[in-house]
Amino acid sequence: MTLHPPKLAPQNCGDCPIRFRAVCSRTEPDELARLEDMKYYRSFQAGQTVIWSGDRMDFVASVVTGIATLTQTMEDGRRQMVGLLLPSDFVGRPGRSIAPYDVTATTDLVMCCFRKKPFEEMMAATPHVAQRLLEMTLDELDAAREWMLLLGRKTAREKIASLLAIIARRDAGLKQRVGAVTFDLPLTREEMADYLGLTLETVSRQMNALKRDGVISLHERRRIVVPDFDLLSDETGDDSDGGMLA
Amino acid sequence: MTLHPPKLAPQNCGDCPIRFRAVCSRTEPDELARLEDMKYYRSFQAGQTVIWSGDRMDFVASVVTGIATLTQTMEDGRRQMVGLLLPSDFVGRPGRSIAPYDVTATTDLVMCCFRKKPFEEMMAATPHVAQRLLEMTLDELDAAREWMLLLGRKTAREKIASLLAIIARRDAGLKQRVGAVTFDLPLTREEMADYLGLTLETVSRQMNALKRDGVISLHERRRIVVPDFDLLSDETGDDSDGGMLA
DNA sequence: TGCGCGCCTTGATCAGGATCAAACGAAAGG
DNA sequence: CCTTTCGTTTGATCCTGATCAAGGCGCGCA
Repeated sequence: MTLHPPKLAPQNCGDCPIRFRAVCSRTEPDELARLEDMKYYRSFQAGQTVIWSGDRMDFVASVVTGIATLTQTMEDGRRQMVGLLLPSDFVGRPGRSIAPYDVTATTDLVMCCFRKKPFEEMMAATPHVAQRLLEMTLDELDAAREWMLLLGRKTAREKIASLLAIIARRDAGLKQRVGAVTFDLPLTREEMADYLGLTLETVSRQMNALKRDGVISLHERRRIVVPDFDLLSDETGDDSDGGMLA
Repeated sequence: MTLHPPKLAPQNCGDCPIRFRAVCSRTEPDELARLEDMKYYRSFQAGQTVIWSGDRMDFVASVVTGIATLTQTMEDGRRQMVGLLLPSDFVGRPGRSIAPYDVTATTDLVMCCFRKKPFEEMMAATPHVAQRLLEMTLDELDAAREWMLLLGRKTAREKIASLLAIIARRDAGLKQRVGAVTFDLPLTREEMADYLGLTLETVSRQMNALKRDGVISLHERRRIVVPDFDLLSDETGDDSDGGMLA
């Protein structure tokens, strides 16, 4: 693997891409200034490990760009991904110093870091960071519970369809064009398998089955076309109405 | 089923059994007084549904005594339990009015409730409730992720052993007597199955397999004896050191 | 005493996904 | 250009846990 010099991404918070979704999004100007003062960036290449489970972790961070994963590994090597970190997602837990999961960059990754101690002091002193963090943590808890249903009760085909639907919905994002959607899959078959509690062979077979059945098409490697999003949704096993949460 | 009149459990916070673990545990005397003023108790019998998924939910609550479950159900009836609520655990989410899961009492249950609106105002005004809630939510997120590993990667036998170990550890509680532990199983085979992503038949078979192998013994219905806790731990598939989190 | 009903156990069979094994295509590197 | 490597596909077979089907046990109740 060729080693580029890690590209730093220094910038001021004013034009940060995650300014309005991350843990800092509720801050007043003076609070933001204080965070801006203590922040520093770290970059990782695709494939690099950010933190090993069990390691001391003296910082917390937000994902600025790129994708990272949280995985747990059993002694005999069985692996389960327990979280997918997208831009604006938060890593680390105030009040804990040992990382409970491996954090790995699956694409090139830039993180906005804060040393834990000053960050905790800031949380204690001003409410807006803690409020936003609570909100984000509750969202993550909902996502984790949705994933428990997937892992415990869905078939392999439903699992794949659910994952594709989630990525498609996020990636297609605001261009809410119903009907056709195109996106790039940021995960290898093995990573998908680790996320879905399957083997990579089963992932491959079910992907091709969905392709055969016209639910998706994949000509270029990794680029996925969903001709009809509703068709994909029907395969997820979820409520048709998408389970609106107010 | 004979219908007792629901037994209320009014009491003052001073001698509440969950005073030092629940969402109120960090409050100053004046904050506690305010909570005390707005709290009310609700009781449910074993088997009763507390809230249906999709229902409007205009309160939040702490479990005072008893056990409740959070479950998700798919249209075709497949069910997955996504949380087990023990005394001091919190139900409901500030800022959301629709329940995303079914909440069911598995034993007789007493909950300490707050109407959502005043509770939210209190959270905005004083930091201690929100701080504690964040801490509890982060713990729940960790538990949910540990459960994802169980659901995605563990064998049926490991799943059963893990569940028994968790209940034993909590139920044996502070009497940290290493070696033999005895406790009552608060769940039916079907509820265990819903929690573990198995069928009730598989749960039954694996329980009896563990019994045959001397890991547990169960003479009286529901009462479980673990002669050697380490033996049970070995069956969970987890790290032997119990994965200490600082 | 007998009946009905939850809850649990046990047996027979099935099937979805895991496992083992081989090979392919594309990109990287010498 | 050839080789290696990584991600992926595909095939053959196996096995764990699901499914289908009875039957047992304890208990409340008429």
